[in-house]
Amino acid sequence: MNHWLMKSEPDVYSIDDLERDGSTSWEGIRNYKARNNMRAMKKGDRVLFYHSNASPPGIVGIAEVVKEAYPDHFAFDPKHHYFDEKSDPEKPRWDMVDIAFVEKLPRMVSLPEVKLTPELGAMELVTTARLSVQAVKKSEWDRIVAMAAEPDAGE
DNA sequence: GCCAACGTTGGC
DNA sequence: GCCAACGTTGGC
Repeated sequence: MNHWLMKSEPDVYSIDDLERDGSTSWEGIRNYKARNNMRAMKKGDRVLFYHSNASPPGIVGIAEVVKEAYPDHFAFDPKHHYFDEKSDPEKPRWDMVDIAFVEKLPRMVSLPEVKLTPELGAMELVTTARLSVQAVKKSEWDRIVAMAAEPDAGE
């Protein structure tokens, strides 16, 4: 099983929205690296749910891949926000996956806290700007989950 | 194929 | 709201 991290702006779609909905499709990814990561996802893979553009931003929950990559049909609809004329229904350029709610973490592991943790310094969350779907190492995953089970060291 | 212009992400 | 980072587009 592989591990991932997906960013979402809580004003647009939060972990609470996912909990309410149970599962959702992850459309609108328009970055090749992020798309390729989604294409590598397997059913059952686990996903850290990250709130971006929040104060503070951070990891708030866990989701699970329930449907592997399939064409992002929103790219075909000229009236849709996610329309991309370069994505041909015969040869789709963009894919999406479906994820399901697993749990909320006992507390948020904030980005500042991640940055202060040496073992997490190599995460793309820290090293790579503007990548909304990224791979997470098992050791990083375990560390983050363990941190969420304990009080914030910074408080 | 280079690179300037432009658009978006996302931290702060 | 600002702006750095950086991916994409398009002129040449």
